[in-house]
Amino acid sequence: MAKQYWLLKSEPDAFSIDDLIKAKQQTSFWDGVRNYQARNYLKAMKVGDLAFFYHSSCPIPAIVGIIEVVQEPIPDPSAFDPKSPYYDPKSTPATPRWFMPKVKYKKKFSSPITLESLKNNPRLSPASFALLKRGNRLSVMPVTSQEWQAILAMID
DNA sequence: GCCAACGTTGGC
DNA sequence: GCCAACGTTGGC
Repeated sequence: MAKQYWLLKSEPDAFSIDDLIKAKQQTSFWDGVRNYQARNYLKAMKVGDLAFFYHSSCPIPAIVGIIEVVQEPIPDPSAFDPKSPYYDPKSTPATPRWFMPKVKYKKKFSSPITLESLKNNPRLSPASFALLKRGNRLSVMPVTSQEWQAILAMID
């Protein structure tokens, strides 16, 4: 299977790319995803896949860097913890419902690729790129290699 | 199994 | 803070 590309959203107030840079070994489990479609994408991730790190719900929504999948998804223990905001009583250790891959920091762009500039890129179509779809709420989405290259080409 | 109400996401 | 989008819940 060829390497695949993804986009992972995070609210920088909760977990930013700088938090990942500061993390031990610059790696972190990508936990807390509680949406089935996003979960299914997570489970499709393979070691070596690359993903854009996207900051959402912040003053300037933007792709801020690149991360790499370094461990395939394992059950997300935050779903088992009644004190966690991500607690889901329907997910148990015996029948886990939610999963998390481990990701590693790869690169931070010197200037972020803003959502505005992504919208203005004629090589990216809202029809194919979920991030640009109106009302999009998906926090994990696939990126085609064409889109990946088109976005990388926006770095000056 | 339908669907209205409700809650959450996320850009603006 | 507003509001559109849309996923989830729960009554029937």
